[in-house]
Amino acid sequence: MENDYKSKDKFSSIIDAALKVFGEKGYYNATISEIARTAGVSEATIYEYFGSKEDLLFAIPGEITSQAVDFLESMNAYIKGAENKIRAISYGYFNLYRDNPDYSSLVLLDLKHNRKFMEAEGYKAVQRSAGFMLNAIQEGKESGEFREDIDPYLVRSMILGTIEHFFFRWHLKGRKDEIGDFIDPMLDVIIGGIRNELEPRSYQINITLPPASTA
Amino acid sequence: MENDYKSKDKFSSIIDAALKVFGEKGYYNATISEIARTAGVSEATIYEYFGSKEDLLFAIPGEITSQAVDFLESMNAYIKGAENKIRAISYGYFNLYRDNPDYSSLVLLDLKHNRKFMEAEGYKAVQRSAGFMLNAIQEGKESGEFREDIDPYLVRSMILGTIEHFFFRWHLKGRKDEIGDFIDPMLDVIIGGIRNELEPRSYQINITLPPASTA
Amino acid sequence: MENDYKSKDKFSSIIDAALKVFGEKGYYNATISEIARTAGVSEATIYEYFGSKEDLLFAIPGEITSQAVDFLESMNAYIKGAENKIRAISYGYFNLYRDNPDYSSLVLLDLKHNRKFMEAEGYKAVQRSAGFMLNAIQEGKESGEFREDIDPYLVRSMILGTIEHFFFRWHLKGRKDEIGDFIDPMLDVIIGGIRNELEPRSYQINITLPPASTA
Amino acid sequence: MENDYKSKDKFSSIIDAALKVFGEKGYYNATISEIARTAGVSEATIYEYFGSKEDLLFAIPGEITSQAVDFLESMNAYIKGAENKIRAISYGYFNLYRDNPDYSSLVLLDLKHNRKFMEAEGYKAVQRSAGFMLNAIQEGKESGEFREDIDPYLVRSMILGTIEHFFFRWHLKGRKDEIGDFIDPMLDVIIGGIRNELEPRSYQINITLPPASTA
DNA sequence: TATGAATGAGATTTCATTCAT
DNA sequence: GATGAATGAAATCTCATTCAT
Repeated sequence: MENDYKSKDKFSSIIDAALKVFGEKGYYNATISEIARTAGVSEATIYEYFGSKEDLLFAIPGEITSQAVDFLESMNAYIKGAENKIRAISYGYFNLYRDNPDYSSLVLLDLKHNRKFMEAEGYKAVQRSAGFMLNAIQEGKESGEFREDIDPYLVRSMILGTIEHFFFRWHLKGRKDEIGDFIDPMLDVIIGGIRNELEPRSYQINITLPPASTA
Repeated sequence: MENDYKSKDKFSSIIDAALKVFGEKGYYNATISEIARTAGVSEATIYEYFGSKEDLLFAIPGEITSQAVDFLESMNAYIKGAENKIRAISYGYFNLYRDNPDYSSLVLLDLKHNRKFMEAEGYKAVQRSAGFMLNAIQEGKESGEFREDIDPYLVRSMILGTIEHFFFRWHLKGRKDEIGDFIDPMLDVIIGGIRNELEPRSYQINITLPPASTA
Repeated sequence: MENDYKSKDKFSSIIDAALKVFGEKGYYNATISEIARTAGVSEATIYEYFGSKEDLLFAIPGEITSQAVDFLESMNAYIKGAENKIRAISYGYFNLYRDNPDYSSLVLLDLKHNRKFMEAEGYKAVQRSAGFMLNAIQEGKESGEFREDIDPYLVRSMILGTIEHFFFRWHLKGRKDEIGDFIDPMLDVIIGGIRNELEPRSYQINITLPPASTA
Repeated sequence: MENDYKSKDKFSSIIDAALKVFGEKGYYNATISEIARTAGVSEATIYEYFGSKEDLLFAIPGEITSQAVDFLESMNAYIKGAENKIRAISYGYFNLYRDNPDYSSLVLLDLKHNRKFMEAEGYKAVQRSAGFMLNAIQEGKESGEFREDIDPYLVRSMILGTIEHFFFRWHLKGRKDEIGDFIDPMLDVIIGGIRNELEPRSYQINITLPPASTA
């Protein structure tokens, strides 16, 4: 039990240190040596736990992403309506990226560019979360909330692309300012652009007729 | 003059080679040695023209981007209407990225992640093009095409983020398939979401009133 | 007693595993880790029994060689004639090397090149067996089977050198084919080259003289 | 021309240094660092000339062996008689090994154990020289100098095995004493063992009959 | 201007070995 | 006695960069 704890601890220390160092310097400018120093272990110990520098990189998102995705999944059941689900998932990404800046830096600046990552285990969690988003959009089409002619993949790409773009800039500018909440206005635009207007529209028109003129 | 020409030639060879090699392998996995081989010059010659590997990287987008942006600018004057301008600029990006895959790989996968690039000369062209987009959106607000309450920065980020997202995936998947034209549907959604519906709509409704009853 | 037995067992497992791994990969390419895995013990346990990797290497031939040499010694008493003894000892080497390929690989490719091995315990058995060979040759000189002028050290070196050379090649070629029996033809040549031809020949000639003529 | 000289010089320095260091410490205990120091170049320079430590190892015998084999070949034409050729080639090996102890250490203790070396370029020279020996033995069979029933491969293995055995021991014992000339006595034994005795023998028998006794 | 040649400075990775439990 | 866990110490190899010619 103690051993288990200790192991967990060291494993986690390394992951945490790697997240920090990779997040700050980027994969290529980070060194195992610095990660080891940050984790308080020897370089050799890192290789006891991870086969290579790349393995270590790929091992990071597994836990964090999985946790976040699990949460999203559990939440998903309680939310009614495609639009609400999309908002929830979007905020899931937003909060995850904002509250774990090293993580988002890592994912956006290093992992996403790595072809091999797409074959790695940790990528599955990313895919799962992307799947939720797709399902929500699809659900909206089926329920009639969204127009029939929209492409769910396009919409998802727009949402994710926008989120990534904002965090991208945030990281490049040194994460100095708090990142503003762009999620709601973004979704207002996108959902406004895909909402099925036929029915609702009739309800929203108020016409005040001018008094009939009498001759 | 001959020297100038010759120099220009060598300079261009290096830039071209660097674009190709960086684009294919990424900045960190590219070597000066391979660039030199590709350019048909010696490694030392590269250092005659560029101070460092990073300088070489930053020097690449300058020409290509500038050219593209110049074209956009010249075109801009002939296009009427914010929406049309946005479409034109978006297609400018799209075509540039699609027709120059090494360039887009470089920009999206390497340059965009480099803080120092934001201080480099080549970044200015990128900024100029982004400025056009912003102006067009702003113009749409002023003309009443777009709603008053929308944030032009948000809209621009959505457009650019979506474009980048698509090309991102294209590169990661090995540029195998042709990249589909997502620009029109994307703008349909976004512009649909920001269009000022008040005025136009009133023109499209035809109401036939029942004859007024007289009492 | 149980402990002793258990210990003996573990000791042997390690020796066996080391013989296998060293024999297959060579000393330098073998790792303690693989030996431990093969032996079914932990790496640390190996260090309970042997002080270092080199100690382990040197410990291996002791038992095998000793056994083989004991057998040779016991047999030696029953064989009459230098030539027969030489043949018997040569076949002893041949069978030992052929039937224990990992052992012969180890001895020929690793141990024989190690200066320190000459100071190690296991080397003594090797020396003992080489001593038998020398004695047999010497015996042949003394008995008049072999010429007076031959150098027993030379002859021994020729026999051992040839045997080693053949097994060497066998190992380098991957032990694919069965190793042919070169011992008899080799000894035919060598013994043919050192046999004392003077006396024996006179015994073997039968001359039938013509009847003596009387004057 | 100067460049050529300089290059040749550096290339040779490295080969020489590698020969020395590998010869003294063995391949695995030698370090690139020490070879670089010995050669008076940087470690990186070694990698400019040779792709890897193993490449460097394999590059060594090429020159030395080739030279020696060329000499043997040119000499071969002038020597008459199989026996003389065998003696000449054997002395070729002997002198080469004795006069270049680092080289013979390298060949006998490192290269000969390396399976990959058998596929390397430098191995060809070794094979060529072994071919000469085989041819000479074959020639002796055809000319009737040697018996019909002997196996040339066996004889070659005996000669080479003996030579290697002697040098082996010499190296293991620290090359302290001069290595004695064992070639002539060795060949006396071997050639004595394979020489075609039929004709000559009849000439050598002298029988002195005792005076006939009269009864 | 152009470059062949050289290298400084590190980075990743491996493994024999140790030691607390 | 047995071992899981940790690491010190190196070793090979890479590459951007420099400089004499």
